[in-house]
Amino acid sequence: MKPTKQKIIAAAVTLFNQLGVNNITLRDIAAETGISTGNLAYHFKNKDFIIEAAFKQMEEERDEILAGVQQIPSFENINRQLLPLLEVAHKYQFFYLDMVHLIRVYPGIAALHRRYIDQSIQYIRAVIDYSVGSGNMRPEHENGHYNRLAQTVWMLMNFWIEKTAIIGAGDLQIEELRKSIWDLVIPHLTEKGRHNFSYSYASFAH
Amino acid sequence: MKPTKQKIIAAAVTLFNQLGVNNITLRDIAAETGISTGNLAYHFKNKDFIIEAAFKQMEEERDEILAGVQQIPSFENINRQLLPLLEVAHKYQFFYLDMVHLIRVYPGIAALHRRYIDQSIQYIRAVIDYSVGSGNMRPEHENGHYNRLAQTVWMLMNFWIEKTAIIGAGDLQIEELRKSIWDLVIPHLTEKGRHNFSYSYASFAH
DNA sequence: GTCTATAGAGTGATAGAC
DNA sequence: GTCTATCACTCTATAGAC
Repeated sequence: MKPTKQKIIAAAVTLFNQLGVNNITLRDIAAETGISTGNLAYHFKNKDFIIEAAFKQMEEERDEILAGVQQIPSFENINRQLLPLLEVAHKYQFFYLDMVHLIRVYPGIAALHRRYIDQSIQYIRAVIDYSVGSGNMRPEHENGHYNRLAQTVWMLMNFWIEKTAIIGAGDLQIEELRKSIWDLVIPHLTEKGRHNFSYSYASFAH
Repeated sequence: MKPTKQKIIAAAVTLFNQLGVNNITLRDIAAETGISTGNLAYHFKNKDFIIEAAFKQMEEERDEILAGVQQIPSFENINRQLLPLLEVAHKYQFFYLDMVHLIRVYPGIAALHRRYIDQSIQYIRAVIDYSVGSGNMRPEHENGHYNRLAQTVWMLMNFWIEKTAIIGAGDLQIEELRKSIWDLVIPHLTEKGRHNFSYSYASFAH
């Protein structure tokens, strides 16, 4: 990608994160990039295209993390991925803070969002299924229970950034998030799972 | 309150819910109310004041529900309150969908929001403590565990409307929410609690 | 209390020179 | 690729008549 285009995206992401997509104008982005509005328009016809480019950049960074470990959806791996994934989410936090607005105003983004969400929930569900298969988690005791569990874990991860913004927390409190997620999983571990869990727990803490 | 003022609030809430606070202008609200923008300005100097009035109205409706039952924070009561509380939240859903934006742009609303959130989490925590005291829930096995549980339950309730909006669900899927919350609580019930739980579960379903 | 009319500040987007 | 200049539009807020 052209370097100016790259700079524009970086400037836009910075400003969007600070004040929200809604409160940033094309002039703001141009000024932050250090170019004129006319030049900005040359590279991106619309605000939409800037947002879309940022979204695709975020997806690439996320996919890199997911590909970086063995593609086994184990506890160990998801535990290892949680921190870098959340860091990427935080780097592009306006997507999480302004998601509803983006869906309302930019229909092109909505489709990308939903695909992303589906992938995330399915991945969490795969981790659960793998853990059941490897004898670390008990089989679900009720139909639909583990689908709800996967969705609840996803909600914690997806809305965590928004939660910290709303309550006015200074930092991301990632350790709190990790504990909250484990709290949901622990009750459904087998004896073996509880043993392996203490390993994962410790390995992540360092 | 003056009837015109009341009508303005109702019109504003309707429009805010449909398109978001950001995408609704004072002109829109005046048109929906059936008055001129000048007249609107006579009743509410700013958009801020309209939002604030709507927020206080929502709080009143919520307090009415919370006062409507015996002020015992038992499972039975919170189970009974869940549906009407969510209906109020849905009636003023823009507060939940645009919360981050409102906090960013209207500092006066932010303080009200945070007080509301604190109250909610503390209330959920009180339900847990009451359930422990009455022998329905086990004492927490780890310091901070039930604080996290209370926060997770709050997150489910607070972000549920936003979740349904983001995934594009047609309805509120309240039954799913109720099940998801119970999933979090069930593992920490005592024998007695599990017995009482089946009663609560059934009583709510009808 | 309600209206019309308009000031004054922004906004996205484009035309055309270099 | 980059710039300046500007159009066409929308917004909030206010002034002043009824």
